[in-house]
Amino acid sequence: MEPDILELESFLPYRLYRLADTVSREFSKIYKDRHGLTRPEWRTLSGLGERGTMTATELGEQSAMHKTKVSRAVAELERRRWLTRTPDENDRRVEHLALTKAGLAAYREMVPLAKAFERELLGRLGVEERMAVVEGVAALEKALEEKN
Amino acid sequence: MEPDILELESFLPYRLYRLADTVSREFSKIYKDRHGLTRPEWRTLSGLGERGTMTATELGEQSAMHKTKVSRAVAELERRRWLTRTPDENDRRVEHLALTKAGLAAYREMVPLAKAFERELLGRLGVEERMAVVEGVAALEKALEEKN
DNA sequence: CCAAACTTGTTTCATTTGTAACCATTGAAA
DNA sequence: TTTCAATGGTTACAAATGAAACAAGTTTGG
Repeated sequence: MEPDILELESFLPYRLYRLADTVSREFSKIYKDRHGLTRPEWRTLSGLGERGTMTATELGEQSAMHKTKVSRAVAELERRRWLTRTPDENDRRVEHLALTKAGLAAYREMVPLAKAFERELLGRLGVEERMAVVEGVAALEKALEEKN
Repeated sequence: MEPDILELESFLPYRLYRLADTVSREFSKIYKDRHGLTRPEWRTLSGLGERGTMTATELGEQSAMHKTKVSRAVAELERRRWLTRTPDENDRRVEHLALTKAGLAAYREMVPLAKAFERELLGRLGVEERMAVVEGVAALEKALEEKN
């Protein structure tokens, strides 16, 4: 291997990105085909389904989305009547977001599909490999938190 | 853990995406600050630097980019006079792309920075962790190729 | 108190992206 | 041949994104 050449195919940032892109594209079919959701919308649905109630800021933190993405996803889900906003009593800048019945129903429908997707993906791996994936991802996450 | 709840923070597609996004964002500073390149432009530069000469289609395959991204990236690098197109003798639809002196210079400047970035990132991990990352990424790549 | 600084969330604007239509050319079939 | 499908690459259009400005509200420090 020449010292002044970069092998893109082996370069970790590229490989990670391609991996995530492929997986994400594949998975997005599920919520796109099913309900025409975008990724931010799916994450918002998922976050609220999991936690019950959150503010937009909390949502952004939990699901690693920029606040403009959150804002737009929330607006769209509200338009669909999948979530409602409740003004905070003490701080009138803040709104508490929660899923409606319809939103919850969509969430409940999605959860098994998401889990099945993940299971199927990991199911293609051997035990060792699966462990490596889990460990490797966790290690990188830790390394990135620490740095920043 | 409730059976009908999805923990986004542990969901592999989400974790992968966030990981790749963070790493890619961090790395992109290097080529963005340095030369104002976009990711497709960087990949094009990198691909041609590595292989010497490629067609647009080959570039797309090597660097996992949609052909419109390739087309636009190539156009921009050409505008900068970082690459040239040479029509194929036998097939007039095809153009062979290659870096100019200036393009090669930029590439040569970027390579050590890219390598240093990767080294630094992996350097934050222990030996075991590093192995898990490499193994895990490879395993997922294999699993995804096979499927599709 | 009150002004300045900060926070929450939205909007505007420019850029990036993806899909689909497209043009030109080639290859294959009739 | 002539026609028709396939391929390489570009372009047009709509949607998604990010940065920065913004409005409204809250906190802090004098």
